[in-house]
Formats: sequence, structure tokens, C-alpha cells
Amino acid sequence: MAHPQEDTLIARQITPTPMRLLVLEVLQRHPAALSLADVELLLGHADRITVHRTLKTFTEKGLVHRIEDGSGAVKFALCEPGCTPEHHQDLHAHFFCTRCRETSCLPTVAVPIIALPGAYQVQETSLVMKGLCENCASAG
Amino acid sequence: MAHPQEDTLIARQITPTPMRLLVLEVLQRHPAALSLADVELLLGHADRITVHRTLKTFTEKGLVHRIEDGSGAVKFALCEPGCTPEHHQDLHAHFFCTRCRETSCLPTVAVPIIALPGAYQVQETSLVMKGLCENCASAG
DNA sequence: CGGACGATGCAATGCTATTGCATTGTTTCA
DNA sequence: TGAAACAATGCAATAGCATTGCATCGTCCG
Repeated sequence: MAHPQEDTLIARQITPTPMRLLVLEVLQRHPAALSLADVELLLGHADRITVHRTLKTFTEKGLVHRIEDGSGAVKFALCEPGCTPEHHQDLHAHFFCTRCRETSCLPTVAVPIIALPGAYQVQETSLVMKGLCENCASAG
Repeated sequence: MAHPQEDTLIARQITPTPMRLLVLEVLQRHPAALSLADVELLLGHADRITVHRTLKTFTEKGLVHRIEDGSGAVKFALCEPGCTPEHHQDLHAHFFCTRCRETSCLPTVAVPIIALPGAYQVQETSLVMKGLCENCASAG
């Protein structure tokens, strides 16, 4: 098969299209989480709205997850194979570098499971750390 | 003294003004974290920009802290007495209710201190949980 | 062939945050 | 007292991201 990514999409019940394959490729190629504008740029000059809807579809199908890192723009990163839209496996923390403004996944840092008092019903927990990433910290 | 809030402002090196006293009062009266629009509404019809700058000043002086709960709008809540702009004491988690869209502080839930591998330098950690708050959970 | 459906792309809009600039109000000092 | 100096306020305008409406295109299927 020319495009191994097709299987990835089909496995998530996402109809493969050229656009979607391109977006998926970009996400796979970049370790850091990407914003809508990032993807748009990396794709050359794809239509912003189409990319937006592509990422929305990916999110709804459990292929990527949204990260709100406080930079103002939502970032997206690929999920692990076992994730579903409702239940994300291996919920990990994220790191936002205040210098280069890159957001990276910290797969080794699990989000703690915290019991809340009373009738609270927790659906999702996000743990975002801010500071200097390895590159920027060593660059001074 | 007619306005006990004045002392609070002065202790933070914030010049007391009627506007600032009003904003402080609103923040003190409401347990949940408030967005800019919330404060604007609760104040009657104060100028949005002035409220924005008031909250910015409060944040810089360590009187309130910003909470990015993923709702799209930044929320603000009062700090504990010991907080400074650089070092917030008692860093606690926050809870965002997906039903009533209210964000509340969880003073009893401390943000875990996590050691990161390599050269990472952590400046700030935020822990936001989403789900149903006590009101909405019991309301079905 | 032709309808149905999904994907795409342009245009337009909404919402939040933010800056510029003029005005007001208050403090300070001669 | 009066005027300069400074901070706070408020209106207007702008920027940036997200989102919706609608028309078009392409493909799948009867």
C-alpha cells in the first residue's frame, strides 16, 4: 500500500482523503504539539478552515487530542493507539516552553488520578507545566 | 474605614480607586473564578477595557491568579494572602464544570510537584479537571 | 445518467484579548 | 493657589483564533 497512513485513518473510521493524509503526515513527523496555524504553515498553504475541520474530525474520532496550553491557541498531538474519543489512555502531562512557545507531550509523566470530595464527577484531567524546555534551558 | 478592601489593595501596592474596589468586591463575593465578561456583567455595565486592565494589574501584583480552563476565556480568582506574583503559595487545582461552565478553585487539592528528566526548568504547573461540579452532578 | 452524500474552500462572522490615544482625576511642588 | 506630572479611565480601533454559511466539487451507488 502506498500510504500506510490510510490504515490509520480507516481504523478510526475516518475516510482517507489527500488532505487528511497530509495532515496526519505532518502530525506524525513533528514531535511537538501543533496549533492550527502551525499545521497550516507546514502544509504549505492549505486552507485554514479545512485543516480546522480535519483536526476536529481527528479529535472526534480519537486520533488526536487537544491541548490547551494557555498560549491562546489550541494545540493538537497524536494519540496513542489505544485511545478513544471518550477514554484517552495513557493520559500524560504536557509541557509548554515559555521561550520557544512549543508544546510537547511528556509521555513518561502520567496525570495523577485524584479523588475529589463530594459529588464531583471528573471526566478529564489536564496537567500542563510551563517553563523552559531542554533546548531553551541549555541555550541559556 | 469605610472600605476594608482598601487595605487589601494597599498591601499589594495597588492604588485604591473606586473601580478597583468594585472589582475586588465582586471577586470576593463570588466563590467561582470569573472571566473578564463575568466581572463586566456583575458590575453592571463597566467598561470592558478598564476591567481588563484592573485584572491585569491585580495579576501582576499577586492579588489574583489567572486560570486557563480551556473554556476559551481566561478566568480570575483571588489568591491566598501569602502569594506573590512570582511565587504562588498553595498552588491548587481547579475544576471546570462542563455543564454550567463554572470554574472553581479546589484549595484542598494541591498541584503535585513533579520532577522532569533532563534540563527542563519548570516555572509553573497547572492542574485542571473537567467534569460535573457538585451542583450539576446532583441535578442530574 | 442522476441523485445523495461527504469533503473542500471561499467569504463572512463572533468572540476574546489588546493597543492607541484622548480625557479625567489626583498628587506634588513651587 | 495654581500648574505640571502622573496614574487611571474610557472610547475607538485592531489583532488573532475559532467557527459557521454557503456554494462547489468529487465520488459512490442505485
